[in-house]
Amino acid sequence: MTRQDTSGRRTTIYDLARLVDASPSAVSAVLNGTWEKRRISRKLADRVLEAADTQGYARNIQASLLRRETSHIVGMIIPKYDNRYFGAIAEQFEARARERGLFPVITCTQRDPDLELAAARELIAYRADCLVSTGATNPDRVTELCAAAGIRTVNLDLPGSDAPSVISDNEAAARDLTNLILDRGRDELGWNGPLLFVGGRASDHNTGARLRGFLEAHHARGLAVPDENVVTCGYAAAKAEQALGNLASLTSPAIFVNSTITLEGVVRWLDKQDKQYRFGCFDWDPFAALLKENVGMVQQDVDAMLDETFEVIESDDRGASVKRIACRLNVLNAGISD
Amino acid sequence: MTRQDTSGRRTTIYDLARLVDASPSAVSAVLNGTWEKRRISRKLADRVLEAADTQGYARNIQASLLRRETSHIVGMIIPKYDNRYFGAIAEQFEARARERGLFPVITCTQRDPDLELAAARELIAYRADCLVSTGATNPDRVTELCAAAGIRTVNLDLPGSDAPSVISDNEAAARDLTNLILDRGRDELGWNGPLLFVGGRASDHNTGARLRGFLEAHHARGLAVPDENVVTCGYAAAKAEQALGNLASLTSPAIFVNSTITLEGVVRWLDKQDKQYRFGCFDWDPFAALLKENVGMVQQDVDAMLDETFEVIESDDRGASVKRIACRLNVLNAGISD
DNA sequence: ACAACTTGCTTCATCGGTTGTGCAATCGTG
DNA sequence: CACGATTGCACAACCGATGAAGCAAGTTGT
Repeated sequence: MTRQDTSGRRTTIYDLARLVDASPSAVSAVLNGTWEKRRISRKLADRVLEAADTQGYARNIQASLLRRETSHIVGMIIPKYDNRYFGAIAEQFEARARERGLFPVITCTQRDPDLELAAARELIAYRADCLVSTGATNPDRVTELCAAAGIRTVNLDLPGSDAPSVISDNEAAARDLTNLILDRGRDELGWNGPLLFVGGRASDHNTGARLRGFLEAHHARGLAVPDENVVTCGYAAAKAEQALGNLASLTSPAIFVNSTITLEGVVRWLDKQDKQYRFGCFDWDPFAALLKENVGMVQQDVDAMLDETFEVIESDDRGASVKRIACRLNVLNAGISD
Repeated sequence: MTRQDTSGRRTTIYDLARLVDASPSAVSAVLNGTWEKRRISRKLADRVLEAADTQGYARNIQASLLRRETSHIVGMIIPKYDNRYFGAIAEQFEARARERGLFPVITCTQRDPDLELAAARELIAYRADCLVSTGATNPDRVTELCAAAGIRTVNLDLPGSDAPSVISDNEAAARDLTNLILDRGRDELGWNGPLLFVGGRASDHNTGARLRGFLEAHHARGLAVPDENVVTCGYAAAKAEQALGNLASLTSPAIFVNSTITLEGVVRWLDKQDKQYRFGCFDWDPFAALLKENVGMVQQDVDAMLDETFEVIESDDRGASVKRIACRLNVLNAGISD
């Protein structure tokens, strides 16, 4: 590979055309694979390809996309990369996009509604073919922006009302997790009372669905859940630690934790108490799974969610359908007691 | 916001020009902020801006970039998103790029050398202004590709020999961590012997540097480290679990673990043994920090690394300089004994 | 009243590919 | 050998935004 001679300027199809003594359009056809259809001889094609190789030619996508109708760019906005769930979503999204010959662009919006819209606008400017908005605080606003630009959107993790959504079946999984914690609390601590629910915001769709599952499981056992047992103090670890500190006493030694972020604060606080406890968590983390007091973690099925997401993208579904994906409940530390 | 009427086609400056009865270049000047310099009246500017707003105009970046010299795109290739370290790097990179008005594009390459090169080629095609290659298996090959296209590169986390690199001071941090584990092993287990080193590949630059620090700390205490105490079995958790299983016996109850991924396997294996043990880990994870046997974790200074990275990008440094960033050693569970 | 500026625009070429259309040369057929 | 068909390519019009150059109308100075 020799560096190009015309220093500064990058090699273009016009340079290659001059080199192999052909027209730019022939070069273009060879380089984008349409040369057989356009009846370019194999001889010329070979010459072009060799010249492109030795010159280190790289197609100017800007120019290419400007002329073509579709960009093959698929955008994703995602709140954070800092936990396994969103990390896995980002990775799987990329892998699936690449498999399909698409160019994935992922933007992390820090749970900031303004950043979400700015990111969406930017992806529109890049003429993305579609946009997946993951855990967006205001998915409908994003959909509105995109619709105006003719870009289809899919809501992932958090549903919207103007575009198809793919979400976990939070309610069912929360019901199962609640039952597991109740059973293990009874068997391992002799505690039959209602659980404590910690983390999330009550206004948040997913927290709402999980809370419903949590309450259903209690009702099915004839257990009432007092209001003070539901501590929706936000997701942040510090908030949870503080909120627990504000409780007069630990009303329940068995706890339903709404996310791994929250769990960090919960465990820090519990460790300072001098009581036995058990918890389960709605989210998966391999190290959290190693904690002895952890009876189970809900693992959302990221593979299935992204398969479904791309299926929706490739379908004509433009309505506000909601696909609910079942979660996996990992039962932990069974048969261990202290 | 009314959806555009000319269904299908997106609004262009030509549409706006017709609407406000002006020329496309005037509209362009208004929309890219150069209108005062180009002596467009405020009256016309306001009319253009209003039309752009009601039409939901979004500039076609492809066309814009094609004409301009610089893309303001900064690329990053990164191996994985699935641990806190790389997750934090991706987030911080995005935040800093945005602060500077740049457009970050991050690509996850799954530690696959071919994918790395493909991703670099793609970013070259998008005319990125620069490329940060993080933890690349072959950073010099990426640099070579980029250099041919006139794109500058910076190596992050893993150094290369053809472009500036920003890396952690692995050797010093490994020395400190080794000393901590040796001290705590002595105090808490009464073990004075050499530690076990688990994880990583010996050919890997960072593992090499950490191994050096590990050995220096031992030498300083007059301790010899037998070859079988160094288990560089790769990073994967399953590999580590298997490699430990192959040891005739646990030669040392105090262990230096080379990464959190490896640690998952190590802890799974140790839990099945019926022995007391202690470990320290070169990497940070909040839940791993809660494990009682963990005496300390090295936390790489992602903030400082990315500050330095952008400083290098903005400087004229094109040589193969290497900036080493000090790590933080988090001492854990001190004063607890079982 | 006329030259010299200033103001506020418009015109047009350009960035690098893509693609419909056209045309000369070669081939096949009766 | 004449005629249509096929092969192999070149031409030129785009895609949408940008900015240098230019130009008409209004303003200022003498």
